[in-house]
Amino acid sequence: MTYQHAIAALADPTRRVIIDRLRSGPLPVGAIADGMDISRPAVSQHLRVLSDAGLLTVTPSGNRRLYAIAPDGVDELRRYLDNLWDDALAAFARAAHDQTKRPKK
Amino acid sequence: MTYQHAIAALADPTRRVIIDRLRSGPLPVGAIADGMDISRPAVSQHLRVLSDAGLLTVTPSGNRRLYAIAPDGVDELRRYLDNLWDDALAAFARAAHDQTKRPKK
DNA sequence: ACGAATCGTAAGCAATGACTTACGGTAAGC
DNA sequence: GCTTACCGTAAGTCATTGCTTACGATTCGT
Repeated sequence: MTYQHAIAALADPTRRVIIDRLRSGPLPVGAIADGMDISRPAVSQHLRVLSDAGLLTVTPSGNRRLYAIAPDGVDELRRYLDNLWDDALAAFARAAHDQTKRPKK
Repeated sequence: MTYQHAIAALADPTRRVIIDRLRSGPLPVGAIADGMDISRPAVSQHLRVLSDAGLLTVTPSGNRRLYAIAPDGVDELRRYLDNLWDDALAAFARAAHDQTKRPKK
């Protein structure tokens, strides 16, 4: 139901880069920001957006905070697109069928 | 490879409404804009974005232009999320495993 | 206990984007 | 042919947002 926030969060290229860096496992903020061409606070703000969207989980570990991809958040988006995919295919097939039945005009 | 444009296009709520209206089949611009609280040119601009993103196909039919959901465009996004989903699950499982092996810290 | 490291938040600014009104262009109907 | 319907594009305005610098809070190391 909150897939709207998730898709809005993933719309930003910088946030997708962050997600890509977390594909292999959890990382602290510093490690994520390291090598990126924006400041660390900017990364923090992106992490906030991704967390609020349910795409990331945060686990404080002493001094640092470990961010990891939340499978559940990704799954919501996946389901939305699967539904859209099904409807699109059905509509496409129906349109193609109507095309052949009522040929012209 | 162009899934970036697709996800950016679907990030807008108004454009998702448009997509929803096309779930049952192709529609002309007027029918899409009818009942929405924005002007018809605004809808046209959204349709442009969605088409450029590969999410819609346009077929001129006499006076009007029929817009329909393009299954291929949706599929690209679907694949991206499926990949992300796989990696997220693998990373999650590995993190859980490390958690039990090297307990505290 | 003190300094350094890690990180989030606030304030301010520039750029992106979504909407409106106005206009032009093509097809359909009488 | 002339009017009407349908649609895209241009120009301008206003809100959103992504970035930076500055600051404060918490934790680790010595």
